[in-house]
Amino acid sequence: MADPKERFETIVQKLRDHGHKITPQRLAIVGILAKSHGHPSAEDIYDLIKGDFPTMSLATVYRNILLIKSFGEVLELGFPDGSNRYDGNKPHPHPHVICIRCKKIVDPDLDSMDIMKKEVAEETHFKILSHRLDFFGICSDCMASEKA
Amino acid sequence: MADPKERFETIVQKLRDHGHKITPQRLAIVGILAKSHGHPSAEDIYDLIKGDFPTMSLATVYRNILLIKSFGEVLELGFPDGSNRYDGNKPHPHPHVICIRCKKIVDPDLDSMDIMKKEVAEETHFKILSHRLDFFGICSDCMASEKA
DNA sequence: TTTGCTGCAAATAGTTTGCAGAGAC
DNA sequence: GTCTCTGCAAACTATTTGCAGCAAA
Repeated sequence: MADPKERFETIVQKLRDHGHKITPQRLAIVGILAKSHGHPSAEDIYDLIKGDFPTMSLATVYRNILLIKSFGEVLELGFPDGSNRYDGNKPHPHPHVICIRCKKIVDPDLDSMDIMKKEVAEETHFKILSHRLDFFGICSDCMASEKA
Repeated sequence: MADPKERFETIVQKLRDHGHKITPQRLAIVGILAKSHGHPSAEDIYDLIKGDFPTMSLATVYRNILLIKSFGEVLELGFPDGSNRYDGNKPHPHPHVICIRCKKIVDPDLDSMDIMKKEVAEETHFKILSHRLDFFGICSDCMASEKA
């Protein structure tokens, strides 16, 4: 996991560079994305901020995520069931391991991706720009509580 | 690519086995899923069938996809932008290579998945049940027309 | 004849957008 | 003071659901 403070500064700097205003709501959203503890959803971010900014609206969360996405500083993980989760801590594509019971998302270390990417490019003649790799399963916690 | 006729029969047989009625609309949907040329969306399927069944409704397409999914005979590919594509020809998880320009979807041959799955299971202590691997890029056709 | 299926229309849920006022610079 | 951002509510889109009539077995 990257240093959240560093990520926070990076994203804020990008906002400035692109001429965007620095509002308290915006900073709060960036702060949460910079750590991205547990890969929050838009609603999660909204809930976390509502305490400090009672007037905060979900629309603002979405607008800011969209903005930060446009600089490539947040990774959007959309799932078939319609749920979206965000990772502003490691904004570049990386594998995820998702528990289908408790929805926990873990980042494994895998190094075979680059080899695979090259293999695919050669076989399909595509210019590969990005990728997405998710594993779905049951985490050890949920397996334990299942047996109980 | 699996033989579409065989896939068609397999799916129809599963429907019978589970006590579902065989309606013309259902057969038309199964027919398209069995080939899954170009990994159609629900709307694509609807459009393809509307010619033969002018009263066909999208709801019926969705209901049947849901039913066939419940036997594991169709693979649903949901994307963050909300689009869903289906593959009833190869219903088990397999990598996809997606052109971000023309939305073409290609199935590459890759054999390193099993090794990866094992690696992830060992590292995270998850029981891995399924996975999803997509590569995004630009196909050779689109690259050619881009240069023109 | 019985039951499940279809077609229609309305409901749903997550996300986006229009607009007027508020706030950053 | 200017111009973007926010908050609210309404709009939007893909999918799901309730219901009455229809059709497969």
